[in-house]
Amino acid sequence: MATIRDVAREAGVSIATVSRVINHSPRVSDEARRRVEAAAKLLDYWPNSAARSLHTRRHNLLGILLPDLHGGFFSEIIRGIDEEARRAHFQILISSSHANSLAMLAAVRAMRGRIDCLIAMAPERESMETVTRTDHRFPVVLLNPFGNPSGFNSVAISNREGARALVSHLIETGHQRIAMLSGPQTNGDASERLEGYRDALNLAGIHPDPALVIVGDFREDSGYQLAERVLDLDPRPTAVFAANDQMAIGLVSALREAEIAVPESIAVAGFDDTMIAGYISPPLTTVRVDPHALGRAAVAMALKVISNPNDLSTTRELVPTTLVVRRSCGCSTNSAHQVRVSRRTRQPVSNSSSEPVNPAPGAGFETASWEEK
Amino acid sequence: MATIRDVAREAGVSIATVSRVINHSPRVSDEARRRVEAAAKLLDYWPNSAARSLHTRRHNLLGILLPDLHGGFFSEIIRGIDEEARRAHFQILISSSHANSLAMLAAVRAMRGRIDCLIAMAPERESMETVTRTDHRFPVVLLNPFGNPSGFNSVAISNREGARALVSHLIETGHQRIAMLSGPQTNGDASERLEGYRDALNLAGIHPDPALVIVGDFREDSGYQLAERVLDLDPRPTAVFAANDQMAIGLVSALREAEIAVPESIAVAGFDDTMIAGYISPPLTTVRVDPHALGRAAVAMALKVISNPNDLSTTRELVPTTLVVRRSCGCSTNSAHQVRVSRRTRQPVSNSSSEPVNPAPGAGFETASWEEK
DNA sequence: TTGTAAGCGTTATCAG
DNA sequence: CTGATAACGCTTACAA
Repeated sequence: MATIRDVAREAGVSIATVSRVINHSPRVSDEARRRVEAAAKLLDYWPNSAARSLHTRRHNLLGILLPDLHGGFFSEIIRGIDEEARRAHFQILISSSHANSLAMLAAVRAMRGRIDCLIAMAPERESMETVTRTDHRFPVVLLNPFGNPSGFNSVAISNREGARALVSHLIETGHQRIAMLSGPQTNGDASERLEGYRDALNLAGIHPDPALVIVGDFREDSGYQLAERVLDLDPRPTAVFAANDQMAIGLVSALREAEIAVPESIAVAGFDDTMIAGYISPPLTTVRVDPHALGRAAVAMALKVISNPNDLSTTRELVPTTLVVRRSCGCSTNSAHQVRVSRRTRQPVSNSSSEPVNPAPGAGFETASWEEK
Repeated sequence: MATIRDVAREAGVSIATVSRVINHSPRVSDEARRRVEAAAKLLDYWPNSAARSLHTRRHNLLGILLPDLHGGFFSEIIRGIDEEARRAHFQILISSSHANSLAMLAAVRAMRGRIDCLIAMAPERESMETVTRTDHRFPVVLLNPFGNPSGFNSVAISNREGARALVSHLIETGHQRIAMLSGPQTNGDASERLEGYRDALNLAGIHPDPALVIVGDFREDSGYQLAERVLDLDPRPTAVFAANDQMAIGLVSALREAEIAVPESIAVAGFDDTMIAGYISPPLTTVRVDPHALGRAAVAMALKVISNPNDLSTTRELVPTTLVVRRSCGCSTNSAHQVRVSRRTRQPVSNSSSEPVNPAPGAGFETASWEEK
């Protein structure tokens, strides 16, 4: 456990000189540099990051706050984050699956003094409000946040555009009566996908029938259970758009058990293009989201924010989605695997100073403010 | 950005008292405690973790070193790690996908002064040697290491036992001539699974025929390509054990294209029980490894090491595997979904002080010792 | 029970 | 180009 003092003594120089060598300062004689390097090797000296960060206030560390770590989606986000971070010699500090916003806040607190920027995924309204409170401790980039929060940098999936493209495809291939298996409306992705569904219908001059929207909970079992309600619709829809692949898969298996042919009797489509989507039978038409790109984009934005600390403008970036046509929608153009790609957009949003981030007076006082345990 | 001094001033006490309140010292008057708490809330004070760890040398942070973040396996390991870590109020610092051992070493260096223990996955021989060098900077727990390194705490998959159980099952259901699609022999999992395969044959009195072992690279395409070599074997094997599910899946699709019925003409089994294994057709018989449990076990061990800093003995723990029988092996007992579970074992191994960890003299000198960029 | 002061291991500002 | 030395924000003897 050699420290900088040990190295200085060994090299016969002052600690300042050792520090300069370590930090590649040009103001060091070759002779001194040589001796410091030799001493550092001899003692196998590793600088102490905590001491260094304490003084420089730089950490080369990105804090990542996720609701959960489950499933391929999250693992791909993390991989994207890690990949992009490493290119800039940053490491990542992950904290996930917090039972409530107090636990979440405690996790963020523990990051104080260690991270340069926080990347927070807050798909629900409640978690958004929690993240809001962390403001001003370090910069924040939101990952796929609930709603369209102004005053924050964010990176999100183009849910609405993806859903619109998918449903438009269904309409173009002849479907008029299209049901939607929606996700929970407290979830941002779910509500945006529902909007996209409505957009497509409106664009085609079809009046969205509220009876055709059935609310599920994003899980496979939910899709399975709700098949009954889909079949009870009168007249029966010719296609169902599930807000994610898991529900679509549950729906397909329920339909198979009921001996209703997919796609001949009812076409089915999902969203996400999970690993399994291409393996089930029939292979699922869906919208590919690229969680890896999402992670990378978030880090790219975080790095930009870090390097421009006095630029207070905020940006919202949308990561494009891709329509993936497979057999479950029953269209004839199966050769065209990827039909449409939504454009990558980048739009400036309002400056954070123009609007109070947390309007509730004294909101920061509701929980102990420095408490850790 | 209030510091402890601001809180002290606001509360009209010394910084020592503030520190005592924060750290729940009992030696504080109720009155002082009250005022400090009020001041902390008012100023929204968050302690600086770097400053704190610099002094206490505790960080509540686990360093995680992984070769890759790809796939469900790694994501489940991380989830297990995160879950168990959070129970103890630890966060995790992840670094993965290092192109070479220099990059790996740099990543570990950056953790100096920030983590309490390193959990390192080093499935290849080269990465093991790198990890070896980090010793004495902080305690290390190896995750599924190559070989059976003495002098290190480790948690591993019971590959050999799992493979043995699977192949024994194949033998019990009538197969005598069983080929193996092995993984790369530089990989610890691959070689252990091969050992298990040999064990089962020997136990049944079948002499292992080297010609029946075909070496692949763990990827799906490899299984697909090597189908040809399997079919060229004379006499043709009645069953093939692939060292992981991906190769098994590739093999199955090649066999389907060659119109060879699975399991009727050739039975196939894999290893890992990945997500897809149950979804392909026929559903794949395989060995379930529980990466989530692996992650949790590693953290549990790390926490134990941290809390007993002067206990230098080391432990090797094996996380059990489960035989999962599905249709692809063609046995009749499909009702018995999970047939056999290997026992969880825990064995003491030699003490680290008895054997030099890094025998190469001056090995630490081959790379710059404190260099970061 | 409280305060003073000495570090923890760095970086960075000065003089020299 | 180099060396003292004062921070950085906190914890913890030691004294009071």
